[in-house]
Amino acid sequence: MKKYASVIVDIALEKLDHPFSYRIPEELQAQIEEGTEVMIPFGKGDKARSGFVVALSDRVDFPEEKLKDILSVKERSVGIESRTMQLAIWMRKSYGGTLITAMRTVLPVRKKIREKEYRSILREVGAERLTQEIQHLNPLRHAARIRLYRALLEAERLPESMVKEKLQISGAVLATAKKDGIIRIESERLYRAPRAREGGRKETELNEEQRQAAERIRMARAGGDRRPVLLYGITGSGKTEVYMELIAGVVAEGKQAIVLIPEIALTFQTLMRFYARFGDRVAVMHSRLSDGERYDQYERALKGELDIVIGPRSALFTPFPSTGIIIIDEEHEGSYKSEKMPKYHAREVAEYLAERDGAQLILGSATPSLESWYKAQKGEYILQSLTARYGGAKLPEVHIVDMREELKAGNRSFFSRALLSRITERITRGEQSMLFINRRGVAGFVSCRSCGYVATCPHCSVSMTEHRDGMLHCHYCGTKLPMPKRCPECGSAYIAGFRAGTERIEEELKSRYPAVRVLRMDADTTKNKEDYERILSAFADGEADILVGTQMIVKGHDFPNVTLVGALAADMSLNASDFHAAERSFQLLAQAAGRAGRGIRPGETVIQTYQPEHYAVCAAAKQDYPAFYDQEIAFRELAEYPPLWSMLALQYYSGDERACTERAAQAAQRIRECMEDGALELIGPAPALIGKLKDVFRVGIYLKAKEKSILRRAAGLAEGLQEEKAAAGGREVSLQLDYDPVNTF
DNA sequence: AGCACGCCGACT
DNA sequence: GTCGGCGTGCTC
Repeated sequence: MKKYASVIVDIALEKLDHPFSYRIPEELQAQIEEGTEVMIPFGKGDKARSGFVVALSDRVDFPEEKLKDILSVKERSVGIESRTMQLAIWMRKSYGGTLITAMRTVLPVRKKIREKEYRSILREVGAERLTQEIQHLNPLRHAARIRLYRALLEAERLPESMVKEKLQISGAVLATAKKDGIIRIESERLYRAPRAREGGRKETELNEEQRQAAERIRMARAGGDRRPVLLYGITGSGKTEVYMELIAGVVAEGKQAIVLIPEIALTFQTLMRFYARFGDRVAVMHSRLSDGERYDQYERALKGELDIVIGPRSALFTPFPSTGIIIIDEEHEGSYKSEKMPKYHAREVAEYLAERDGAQLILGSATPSLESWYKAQKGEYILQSLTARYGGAKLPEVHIVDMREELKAGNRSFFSRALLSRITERITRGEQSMLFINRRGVAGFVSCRSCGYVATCPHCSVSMTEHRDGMLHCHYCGTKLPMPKRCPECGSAYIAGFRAGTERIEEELKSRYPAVRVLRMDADTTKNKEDYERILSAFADGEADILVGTQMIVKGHDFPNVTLVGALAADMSLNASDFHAAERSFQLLAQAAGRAGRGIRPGETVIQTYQPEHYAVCAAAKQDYPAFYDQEIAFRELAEYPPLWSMLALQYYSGDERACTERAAQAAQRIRECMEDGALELIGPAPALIGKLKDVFRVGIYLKAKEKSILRRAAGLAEGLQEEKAAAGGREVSLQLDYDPVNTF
């Protein structure tokens, strides 16, 4: 039984951010755990206040004699605070870490900022009365008050922030002025966030297939089927219309909707459609909002002034009074997984919230995640499909080009002859082309350019990467192999780390077509969000003939004049050293193929690859998700990867390499000792893909098990070890838990 | 947020 | 001196 508790006094008030320690009286010990709401004496007057226990411990770094006792345990309340607290407790249980970090994730806004910005000082008396007051006051004695009154003669209403900062007036002065009845302080809700003008309330036109899909989804809910719905709609089938139809229904019942989108900038058009239909009852959350703006939306949601929130994964935490539907658009996207602790997945949190609030959960995608399709197959999700392209547009014609043949024919450039001739064609016809190369998560996999052989780890079925030490490394298990001089399959000397950048592609295009206007979009040219919009709109306006970029050009945005899409090196993403490689490649290629021919003119897609027979490439060319799934799930089953197995990455970080490696090794040993044989599989410890980042060393352990609960127990062991070491003063190594990791560590 | 503490000019 | 306004910092 722990003797002390860390208590957060008022969770809405971030000023009281840091927890206070209290003694737990003997008689309350049985009732108190993390998350319990308690009454505590606080401040000089020992005023009783309510607070939440965020941690329990046996030691405190605070003079023991100054500690006070917890007064009592509050009975389970149902207010928004306790619901939020429950969510934080669930997050902490599911993803590890501390309750405080979980709370910061769930409660992202600081009330303090809002109050500063929003409260205004109002003059309660006439100008004459105020002039009198100023004359009565002694200029030496009441300098602050005179400053305030003078300012109030100029303007009847002043923002509190301005008064406090510019006029240097403290809360104490305001309190006296208020007591004397001279001013009034008003918390005016002047929302700064961009609000849409009242929309046209346009009804959406649904085609027959969309109408039926919406109807079935609605019927499922009406009939008491609480399962999430996977809305599988091929690219361009118009999932957004279905979402809007469902939302309209929910809103009509007086309930609210949360819509998650991967990246706000990518779906500007979609956003405008929401505004057009739902007007100012829609709020948009995005990363550019200030804390104050975010808080506004939070409060508007709380007060029932909003019906719909659209935003990235954090929009899930919008405190609606009664959420009726949660929609996750492009549910396969990696951005739904948090990269910070707690490393939660929006899909899982959404399932929890939908269950808690009795809301319907809709997952939409043209290329669903393996997890979701697997659940749909098992009947855990309802599957609803859209198979026709909206507006009768045709799917593009897809050509797969075998780059090994190009090499044989003496073509060593990035561009195949088939692609070049098509680019030339577009230029003469005045149509646009998009060329993309995927580089993310690909740090020089090694392949043979004659036969397409790729060096893979004999233990992990993932690509190995070429390191500076001239060896091939597997970052999952740490296996090292010598770099082959010749291809082990065909003996060719053309085996090397594969590298190509957008910049070099741009150069080569310019030398081949000197008169052609090329736009480049990658991490270098899009340092901020505005660049992103600028490049895309320039391209949409026809200011360039060819857009070259990384995978970021593939998502969102319809360009009616684009009739050619080229994937320059499909293999790049195919061979990322991560078991998601095939899935991500399929998604990328299928989305890319769906990009061309969105307008009246039919489109073409060229996929260049060294592995033309790879199932991800073939299935993407045909836009055949089920075919891809069948192959991929077999691989996952064989290699014991998610969704059939659960995975957990224990990621150790430290400035001290020795301490980092040592701690990881100790954790691995403890897990091996304490878990029964065969319950889980432990891989590593091994240095991360980028073993050292900004002088922080990173070592990972991968755990695989059939059941997530087994992994949670192992995580508990690792976290226990962390606590023991921290108590002994070893704080230099930190641990992060990543369940079903999607980002390469 | 609320409250105490210490600083500083002004007034008896 | 000491009174009272004012700013600052702490609350386990």
